[in-house]
Amino acid sequence: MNHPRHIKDLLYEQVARIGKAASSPKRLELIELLCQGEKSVETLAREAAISMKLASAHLRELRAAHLVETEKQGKYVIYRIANRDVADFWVTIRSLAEDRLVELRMVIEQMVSHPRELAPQDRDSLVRMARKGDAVVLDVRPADEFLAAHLPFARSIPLDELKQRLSELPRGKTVVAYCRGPYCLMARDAVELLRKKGYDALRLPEGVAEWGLAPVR
Amino acid sequence: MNHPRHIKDLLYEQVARIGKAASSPKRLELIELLCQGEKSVETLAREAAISMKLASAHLRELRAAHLVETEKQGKYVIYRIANRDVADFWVTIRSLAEDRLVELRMVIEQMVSHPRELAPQDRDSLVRMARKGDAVVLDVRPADEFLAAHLPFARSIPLDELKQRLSELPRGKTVVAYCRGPYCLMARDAVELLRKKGYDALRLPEGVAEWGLAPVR
DNA sequence: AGATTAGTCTAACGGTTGTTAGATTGTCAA
DNA sequence: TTGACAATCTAACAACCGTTAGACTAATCT
Repeated sequence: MNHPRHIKDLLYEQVARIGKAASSPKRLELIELLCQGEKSVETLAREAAISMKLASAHLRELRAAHLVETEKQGKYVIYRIANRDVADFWVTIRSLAEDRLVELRMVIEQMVSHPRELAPQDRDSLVRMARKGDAVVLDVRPADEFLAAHLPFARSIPLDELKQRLSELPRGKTVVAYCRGPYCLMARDAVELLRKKGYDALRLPEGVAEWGLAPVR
Repeated sequence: MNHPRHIKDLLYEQVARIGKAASSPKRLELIELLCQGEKSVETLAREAAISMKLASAHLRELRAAHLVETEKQGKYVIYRIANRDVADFWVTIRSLAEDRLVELRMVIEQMVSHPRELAPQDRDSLVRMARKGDAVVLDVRPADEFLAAHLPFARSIPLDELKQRLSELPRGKTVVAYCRGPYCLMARDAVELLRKKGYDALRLPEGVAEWGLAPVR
């Protein structure tokens, strides 16, 4: 053996940089937000409910790990995910966590415990129904995120406009609402509202990241 | 909104537990070792070149994140990976790191810079050749790891026995040597030795974890 | 030009983590 | 019983990290 120990240490150290980037709850939340589309620091801070200073510091870390990229647009600095693989990584680590951590499953259950039911998981059949017009796939995220990427055949009505724009939705058809993913509560609220108004509404707990559609560049 | 912030914080906090577990180089190395097969603390400490106390402390963390499980066998405590998904996670985070971090790619190049060439990547054709006997797939890891899981049609000659057991390898056939994965140097050394002895030898930089064959239970 | 806004950099704090040493538990072997 | 060994627990230190506040830069608006 030559100096293998030293080299090995370097290798694992580098991989650990990715782990470190993923070891903070706020940074994970920022990654998930960026999977919806590029955003300014201000927007990210607001949507993650943290100060801009803290957001800036965390984004700095993420950039050091080359997981996100920046572009200056006038007064604003726009952050985006560096790569589609980053979105896949977020989905992977999250589902590993759900698989391994009982505590996490408990929180999820409690979150959806006032239960609107879940949509059927089966992607192909959902797309088929949407294509034929048998179901309406409804994207309740902010309009710019819909623009950046959305599920096939989805139409966009942001959650805060839903009440006013109910008439755009055909009665008698199943409405499948989705948002940023399983940890986002917008689709849940949308389903609640729709059901109150007499619609047949389901929540799809997946979003663009889970479907492998996260926007890059 | 009810108390969504509080709940969301809990969710990301849980996922971050997995990230934390993956944020230490030593812990990643331990995970990789455990992907080869179950091992005692002592063995893990020796192979990761750390003290038993430190190994124990890191394994404690991994167990707290439910990534590994333990079983007491007499004097020894045997650790194993909790789930095949853990091995997949290790492969995922490592390839994301290789994709994103230039520094990591540089270390890898320098590691293989005295270059024995790499094997053809293509798994199906490798298996086909091995089945027909056109190539010998050689597992140079310790015998117990071969026993726990190995590539299809592989035969086992641990690196430290290779010199004595050269006669077992047929001349004139290509020998494809593999070990624990791309960060392991045993296959590299084996190829070096074999070439000196006149064999046509290649290194396959993948191991059982990369092939989705990591042993569980 | 002056005021405003978005964002970063620096410094500082308290809490957490990696590492080591020392004492302790449990198991096997003489 | 005694000794040896595997492994964990506890305590302690230094290094690191998350968070906040204050000063600073750069672009925009009036």
